[in-house]
Amino acid sequence: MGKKTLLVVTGPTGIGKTSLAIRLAQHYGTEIISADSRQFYREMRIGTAVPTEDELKAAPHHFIQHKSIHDAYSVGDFERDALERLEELFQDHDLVIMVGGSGLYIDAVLFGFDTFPDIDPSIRVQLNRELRDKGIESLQRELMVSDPVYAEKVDLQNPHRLIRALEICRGTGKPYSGYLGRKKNRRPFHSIILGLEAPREVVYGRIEKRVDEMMAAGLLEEARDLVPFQELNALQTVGYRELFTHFSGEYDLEQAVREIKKNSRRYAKRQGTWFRRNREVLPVPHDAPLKEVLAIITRRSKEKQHE
RNA sequence: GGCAUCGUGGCCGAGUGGCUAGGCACAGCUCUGCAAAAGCUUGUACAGCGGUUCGAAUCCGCUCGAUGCCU
Repeated sequence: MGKKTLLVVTGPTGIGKTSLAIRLAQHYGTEIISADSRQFYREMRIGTAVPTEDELKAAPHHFIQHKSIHDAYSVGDFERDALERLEELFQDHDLVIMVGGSGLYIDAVLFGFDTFPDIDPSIRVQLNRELRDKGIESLQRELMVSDPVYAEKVDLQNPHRLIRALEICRGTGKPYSGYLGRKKNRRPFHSIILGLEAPREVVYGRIEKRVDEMMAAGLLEEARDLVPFQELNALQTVGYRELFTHFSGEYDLEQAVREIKKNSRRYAKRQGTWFRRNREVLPVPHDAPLKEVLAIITRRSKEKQHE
């Protein structure tokens, strides 16, 4: 018996990952781990295109709506939880499926991050306040002093990246870069990564259609209920933000919907950029018949056994 | 037909003689715990033709087009 296999299904938003993952799970008689950073949250359903009841029944899913938008849940937490769950699932299955479009989350499970000490969350709050009050230059200067190595290679214009590095520096008293590249986590499983692909116009067309369907399904009401929480991290999400702007009176509904579509397209484009850099991804046409997909998997699987 | 106003890159929009505004979109890209986040890069466009000038998107003329008013 060789190593276990993690079969990853990814691709841009709306391309049909959920459906393919379920068909694969049924074929292999296995279960699905969701690597979708927004489907974790139970308060959001329509706008995050959570699998339907029927879909959830068709194959067991993990990490779907298992958290509240009020919980703090990071990629690091997900990495830990997913690995733990995988270990359990591999007891009974030789192959487990992971679906999702969140590149960072998939990478976390596939390759792992370096380990960092837990940092008091108040440090980040403080850093965000300083960003607001003193501007980004202040953060840049601090990073150049506390971690000149990282300051050389980060995007100094990107406040999120600066704050992450600085919270480690402040919280540990040591440079952030000192924690990087220490050990590459070896995973006890093979991974096969399928990247669903379609011509841009097809992806954009599907997004257009899906947003209309979400609106018809009651996204507006779902978002309205979440207005009191609009500042929460989990709600910095395409489909909700634009409607919050609508509720504030800045967009009329038509504009808001147009913005949702636009931002979804831009998100899909960024997903492409992310996955293009992973050379392990096997391109799969979005409309390939299951038989063809299985053939791609089998071929890859054989190559893997020889590695 | 007459009079008036206007015509700037895919869209919006500043600029009334000289150092290629800017915003948005598109496209490309970055990424080790906020990631459906955050950030970066990229367009010499001035309706057409002719003239004035060392130099015109900016001034003059004609043509075309748009809009408004008048007969």
